[in-house]
Amino acid sequence: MVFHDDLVAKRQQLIEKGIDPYPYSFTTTHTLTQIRQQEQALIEKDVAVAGRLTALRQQGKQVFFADLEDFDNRIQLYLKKANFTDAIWDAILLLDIGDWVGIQGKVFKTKTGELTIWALQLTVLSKAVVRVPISKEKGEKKFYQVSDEEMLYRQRYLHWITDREARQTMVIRAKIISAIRRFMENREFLEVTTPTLELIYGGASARPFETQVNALSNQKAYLRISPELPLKKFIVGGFPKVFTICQNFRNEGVDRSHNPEFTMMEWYEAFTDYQYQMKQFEDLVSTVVKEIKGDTKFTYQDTALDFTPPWRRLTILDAILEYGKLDVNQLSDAQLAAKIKELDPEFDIPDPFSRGHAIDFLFEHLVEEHLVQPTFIMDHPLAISPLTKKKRGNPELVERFEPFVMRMEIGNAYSELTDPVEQYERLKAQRAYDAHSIKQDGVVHHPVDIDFIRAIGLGMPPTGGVGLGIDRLVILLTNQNSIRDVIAFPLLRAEDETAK
RNA sequence: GGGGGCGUAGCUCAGUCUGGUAGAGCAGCAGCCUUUUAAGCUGUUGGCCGGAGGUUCAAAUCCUCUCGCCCUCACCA
Repeated sequence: MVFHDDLVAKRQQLIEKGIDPYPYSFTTTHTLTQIRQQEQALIEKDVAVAGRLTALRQQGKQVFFADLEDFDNRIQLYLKKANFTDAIWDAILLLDIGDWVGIQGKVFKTKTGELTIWALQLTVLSKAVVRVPISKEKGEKKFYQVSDEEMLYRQRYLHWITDREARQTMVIRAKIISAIRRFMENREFLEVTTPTLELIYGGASARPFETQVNALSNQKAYLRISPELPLKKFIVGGFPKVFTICQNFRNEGVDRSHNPEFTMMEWYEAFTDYQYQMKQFEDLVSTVVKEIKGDTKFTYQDTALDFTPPWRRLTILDAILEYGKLDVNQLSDAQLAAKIKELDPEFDIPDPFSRGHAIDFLFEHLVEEHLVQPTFIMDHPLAISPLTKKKRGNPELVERFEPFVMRMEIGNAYSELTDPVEQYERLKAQRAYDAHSIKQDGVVHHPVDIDFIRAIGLGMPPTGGVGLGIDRLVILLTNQNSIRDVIAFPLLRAEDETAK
């Protein structure tokens, strides 16, 4: 059992002494941060505070010093037997690190100058029956801090209890999302909700999670891999500026920058193209960075990043030329295939050969690792971008950009394809290319969504559409290593309880 | 899926190379200490050493399999 016998026994003893270890409410007058901020005014004043005990230092039979921690601060308590009834003092003797208590008392300073609350009343707010592994700390140094990463991910609540910084990561995450909303609302975008459960998935190239709807004769359904197609239906329906912040689900690899479920923001704006949106993207992100960091420059893990607009703009072909020293336009299909084999002998080159996919391959292998500062990679090959308008003046490319920071793709955007006839052909072409992957894993990656084709058939105005990976932005702004650090409850393999 | 690392008490770790039957600090428990703050001092309870099998007189330690986590490569066109 996960409970600790001695703690369960203490809970029972509290109950037997007439003390409710799990009461209904407690009224506080201040947070601990407020007490520190208003220190001068509060000395010798009565306050009521609540928090979790993080240290207990008994001093003889009559006195305890304790540390109390609330959401973002910690303060010392002074507990003296003479101030309490025997029943409460008995309860105090049954307290452990990790228990929640409410304190009414006076603010004072000890002779060593430590701001302290002299407790005159103590209310047990919650008796923990699982031992809480709170670390000790001296200044910045921490001792015995939980370091088992598996435990910190599986039991995130434990991570938050034991590490104020882990709590702060969630606060910053919330502030980022809030700043994004504010920016979009200031520009008169309408926040809309799109379905998580869909009968046809689309808008990205990814394998979906499958489920079924019992009430609809076990109709097969999928979890959204992207909100793109429903958002475009909003545009068709006459909403000129829409955005959504939602979970996407992709049944693919899990690693430091991929969780099966992740948070995406997408927006669509009628009458604009990708050039307009590139500017809007750097405006949005630099505004958010400035709001969170106080500046458009900050350091991520020893790397100084500068988000000040304008960001570098580089076409995908120029990027391959610059970092890979390859001029794709001067190379034949055979030469490209040879180059791919050279970079990855295992790679299964599709037949028929696709220059578009070859360019994508070369970009990933030669360029991505160099994209540290915020950079827009633009003008991708048509073959890998079925939802995008052809580039004006070059029908083999499309009007698309992907912003990169710290080698991570943090977004994706297009001049959206609005010609319904061409859209239908392009989706069918993509599906034909998928025959290649169907052979490999038996999954049809891209069913053609006829409803979507019909929607844009009703007339879709020119539209710029943009996606932004929220989790990856949070990784950068919270200086974390992994997407697991910024997703509250990342997906892990089921624990085998019988093995424990 | 490949390669590497890790898994020992509630927590942090030692012990593994060179098998000899499990240790420390903190927490807990019993005391001492009426302003301490990683409080201190004395004593003390905790562990089927992730799981299963094997080798051996003897396995935390060596071997095989297996579960989980981390890193990395691949996959994710």
